[in-house]
Amino acid sequence: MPKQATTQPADVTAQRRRRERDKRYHTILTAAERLFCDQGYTKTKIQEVATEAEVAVGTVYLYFRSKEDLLIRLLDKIAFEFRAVLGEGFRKGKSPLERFRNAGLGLSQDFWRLNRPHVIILFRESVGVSQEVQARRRAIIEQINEDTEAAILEIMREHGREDRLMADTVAMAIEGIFERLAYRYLIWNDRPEEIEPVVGRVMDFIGGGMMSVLGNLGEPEGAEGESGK
Amino acid sequence: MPKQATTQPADVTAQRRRRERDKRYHTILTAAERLFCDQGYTKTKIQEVATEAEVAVGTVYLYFRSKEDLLIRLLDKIAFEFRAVLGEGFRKGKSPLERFRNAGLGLSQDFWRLNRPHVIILFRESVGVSQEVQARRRAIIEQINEDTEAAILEIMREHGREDRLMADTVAMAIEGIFERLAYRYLIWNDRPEEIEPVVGRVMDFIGGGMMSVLGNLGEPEGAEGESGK
Amino acid sequence: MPKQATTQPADVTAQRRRRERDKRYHTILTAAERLFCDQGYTKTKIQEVATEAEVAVGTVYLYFRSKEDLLIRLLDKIAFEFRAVLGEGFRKGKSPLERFRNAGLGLSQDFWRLNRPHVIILFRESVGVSQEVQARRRAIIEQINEDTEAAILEIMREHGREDRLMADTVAMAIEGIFERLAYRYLIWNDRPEEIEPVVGRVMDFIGGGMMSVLGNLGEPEGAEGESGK
Amino acid sequence: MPKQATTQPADVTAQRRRRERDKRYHTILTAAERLFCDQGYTKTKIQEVATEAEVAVGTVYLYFRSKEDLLIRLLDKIAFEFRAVLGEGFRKGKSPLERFRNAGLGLSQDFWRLNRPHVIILFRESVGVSQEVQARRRAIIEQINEDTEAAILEIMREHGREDRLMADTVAMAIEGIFERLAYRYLIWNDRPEEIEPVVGRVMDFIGGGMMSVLGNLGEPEGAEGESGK
DNA sequence: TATGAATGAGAGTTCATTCAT
DNA sequence: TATGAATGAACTCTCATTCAT
Repeated sequence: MPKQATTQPADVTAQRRRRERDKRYHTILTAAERLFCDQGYTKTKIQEVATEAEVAVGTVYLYFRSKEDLLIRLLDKIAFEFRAVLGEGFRKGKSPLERFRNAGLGLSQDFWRLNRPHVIILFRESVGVSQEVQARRRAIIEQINEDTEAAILEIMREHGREDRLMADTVAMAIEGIFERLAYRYLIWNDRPEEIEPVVGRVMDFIGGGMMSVLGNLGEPEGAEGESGK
Repeated sequence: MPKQATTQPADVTAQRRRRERDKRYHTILTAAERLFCDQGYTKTKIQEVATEAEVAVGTVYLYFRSKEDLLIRLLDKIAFEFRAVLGEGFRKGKSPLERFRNAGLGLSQDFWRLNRPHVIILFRESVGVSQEVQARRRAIIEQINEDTEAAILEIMREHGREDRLMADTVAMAIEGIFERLAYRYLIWNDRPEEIEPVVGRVMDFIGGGMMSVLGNLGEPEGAEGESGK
Repeated sequence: MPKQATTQPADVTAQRRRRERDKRYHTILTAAERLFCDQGYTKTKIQEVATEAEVAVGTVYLYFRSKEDLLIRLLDKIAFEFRAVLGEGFRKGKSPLERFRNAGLGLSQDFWRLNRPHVIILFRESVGVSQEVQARRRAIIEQINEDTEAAILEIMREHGREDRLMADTVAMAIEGIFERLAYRYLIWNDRPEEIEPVVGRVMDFIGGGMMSVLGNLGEPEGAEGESGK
Repeated sequence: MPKQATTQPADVTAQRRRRERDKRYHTILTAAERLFCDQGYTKTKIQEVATEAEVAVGTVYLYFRSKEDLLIRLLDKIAFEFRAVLGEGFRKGKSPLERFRNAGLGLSQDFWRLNRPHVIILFRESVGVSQEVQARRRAIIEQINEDTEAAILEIMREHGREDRLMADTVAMAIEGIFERLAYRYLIWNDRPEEIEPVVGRVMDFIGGGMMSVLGNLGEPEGAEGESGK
C-alpha cells in the first residue's frame, strides 16, 4: 500500500510495458510489410524481417505465431484501414449516389496512393499462400462487398425499390473493376498519378451501369432493351 | 509396294515418336495442372507430378526445364484456349454489341464452366510465384485486354466515334468484373451453375455502362447527369 | 566486488561464446578433414561431416558457406601450418645451407609424419575439384616456392652471386621432389617411418645439384660445360 | 568355298568392321580427352562426350563400360605414349649420361609440348577420382620410375658400382621435378615455349645431383662435402 | 550395332521454428 | 522478455546407366 502510494509503479510499469509491446508489434509488422512487398512473401525470410525490425529472430516469434501469422495480421490491419477509408467516403455527400461516388474517389485518392504496399499484399502476396490465408483474404473481400452492397441498396431504396441480387452483383462488379485498376496502376506499373483520370472514366462507366440497372427498378425511363432479359 | 513398306518405317517411326512425345508432354502438363489446382503450386512436389503422370522424376525434366517452366507452359496453354474462346465469341452475332455480349456469355458458358483448373491457375496459383511468371501472367491479361478493347472500339466506331482511352478503361473494367466473377463462383465456391444468371445481370450492368459511355460519344440520347464530369 | 560479479557476465558470456564458436568451427573442420581423407572429397556427404562432428546439417552451413568452402578453409589451415614448419626449419642452423637442410628434415619429420591428412588433402583431394580450389592450391604451392626460393637466394648470396632464375627453378625442383616423396610414402603407402632415410638420400641429391649450380655462380671450380648457358 | 573364292566377303567385312570399330573407339576417346581437359573429368557429362564424338550416348557404353572406364583407357593410352617417348630418348646418345639427358629433353620437347591434354589428365584430372583410377595412375608413375631407375642404374654400372636404393630415390626425385615442371608450364600456365630453358637449368641441377651421388659410388672426381653424409 | 528416351537414386542447400541462456 | 545458435525435414534438379526399338 505505501509502495503504491509513492509512484504506483505497478500500474505505470505495466502501462509502459504495454506501450512498448504495442510499439514493437507494429515495428515488426511494418518491417514484414515492407519486405513482403519488395521481395514477395515467399522469398522473405524471418531473419530478414527481424533484421529490418532490429530485433532477434526469436523476438518475432514472441509476437507472431508463425510466418503465416505475420501475413494474416497484416491482412487484418489492411482490411481495417481499407474499410475505414471506404466507410468515410460513404458518409460524405448529400445523396446516396454522391456518397457512392465519393467512396470510389476516396479509395483512389486517399488509400491507394498512400498504401501501395497494402494493395500489393492484399492482391498479390496473400494469393495462393495457404488455406487459412485464403480464407482471410476471402473474408475481407466479401466484407467489402457487403459494405458496397449496403451502399448500393441505399441508393436503390431511394429509387423506390431494392433488389439484393442485383445489388450484390453490382457490388461484385465494382470491386472487380477497382481491383484490376489497382493491379494495373500500382502493382504492374507504379504510377499512382495516372489513377485519378481513370477513376473518373470508371465512375462514369459504373454510373451508367447502375443507372441502367436502377432504371429497371424504380424510374419509369424504361426500355433499356438488354436489361433484365 | 514391298519397297514402300521398307522405306516408310523411318518416317512412320519418326511420326510415332513425335506423337508419343506430344502425348507425354500433355500427360505431364495435365498432371501438373491437376495438382497445382488441388494442392497449390508451392505445395506440389515434382515427385508428385511425376507419379501422377506415371513417369519418373527425370522424365519431367526431360520435357520441362524446371518447376517454374511447368507453370509457364501451363499459362501459355491456358492463354491460348482463353483467347480462342473469346475470339470465337467475338465473331458470332450480327451487331458488334451482340458479338460483344456473345463473347461474355461464351466465356462463362464454354470456358469457365469446363475449365475450373485453368481459372484457378491463371487467377490464383500463378500469382506471386516469381518475376517471370508474373510477367507472363501480365502479358496474358494485357493481351485479353487488347482483344476486348478492339471489340469495344468496333462498337464505338459503329456509333460514330471512337475514344481509345475510354475503350481501354472499359476493357479493363470488364476484365476485372469477369475475374471477380470467376473467383467467386469457381475458386471460392465451386458452383459454375450459378454463373449464368449472374452473367446475365453483369451484362446488363456492363451494357448500361457502355451505353452511358457511348451516349456521350455518339448518340444524342444525352443527359446522363453524372457521366463525363 | 559483487558488482564485478554482475557486470562481468556479459563479457564472460561473450568470451565463452566466442570460444565455443571457435571450438565448433574446428570440430567441423576436423571432421571434414578426416572424412575427406578416408573417403575422398567427392564421396563425402555433408550429412556425414555433420554426423562425425556431432552437429546437425544446418550447423555445418552456419560455419561454412558450402562444401567447397569447407575444403578451401581446410587448405588455408594446412597452408598456414605448412609454412610455419618450413619457416621454423629455415631459422634453425648456422649456415644457410645447414638451415636449408634443416627445413627439409623438419618437413619430413615434424610435419608430414604428423599430418598425413594434410598431405592427402593438399596433394590429392583438392586436385581437380573446382576453379576456386585450384586457384587456392596454386597460391599455396607458389607461396611455398617463394619461401624456398628466398632461402636458396640467401645461400647464393653467401656464395657471392645470385641468380633468381636458377633459384626459382631449383626451388621448383625441390618442391617437386618433396611432393613426390610425400605421395609415395604417405598417400600411396602409409609408411612415414621410411621417409627419413629417403630424405637423407634426397638431401644429398639436392645438395649435389645445388653445389653444381652454385659452383657455376660463385666458386671457380667451373667448367661444367652445359650448365648455366 | 566358291563364295570365298569370289570376294572373300566374310574376311573383308570382318576386317572393315574391325577397322571401323577401332576408329570409333578412338573418336570417342579423343572426344573424352578434349572435354576432360577443358572442363575437368567431373564436370564432363557422357552426353557431351557423345555429342563431341558425334555418336549417341548408348554407343559410348558400347565401347566403354563406364565413365570411369573412359578415364582408365585414356590413362592407358597416355602411359603407352609416355613410355614410348621416354624409351626413345633413352636409346639415343652414346654414353648413358647423354642418353639420360636426351630422355629428359625429349620429354620436354616431343611429348609435353604436343600433349598438354595428356599431362592435364595424368596430373590433374585423374587425381582423386576413385580407387581404381588411383591404382592405375600409381602403376603408371611407378612404371616410369622403374624405367628411369633402370637408366640410372646403367649409368651407375658404367661408373663401376650400382646402388638400387639411391637409383630409386633419384628416379623418384627426377620424376617429381618433371611433374612440377609440367604442372607449372602446361597446367597452370599454358606456356610450353618457356619449358625448354627451364629444362636446361633443371638438367644441370639433376646432373649435379647425380654426379654428387655417383661420385660417392665410383669415380674419384670427388669430394662434394655434403653428399653421402 | 546404334540409338536416345527413360530412369531414379542421390546430394547440396535452405529456412521456419525452437529453446537454452 | 529477448536472444540467436542450432536444428533437420524438405525439395529441386542432375546425370550415369539401361534397354526397347
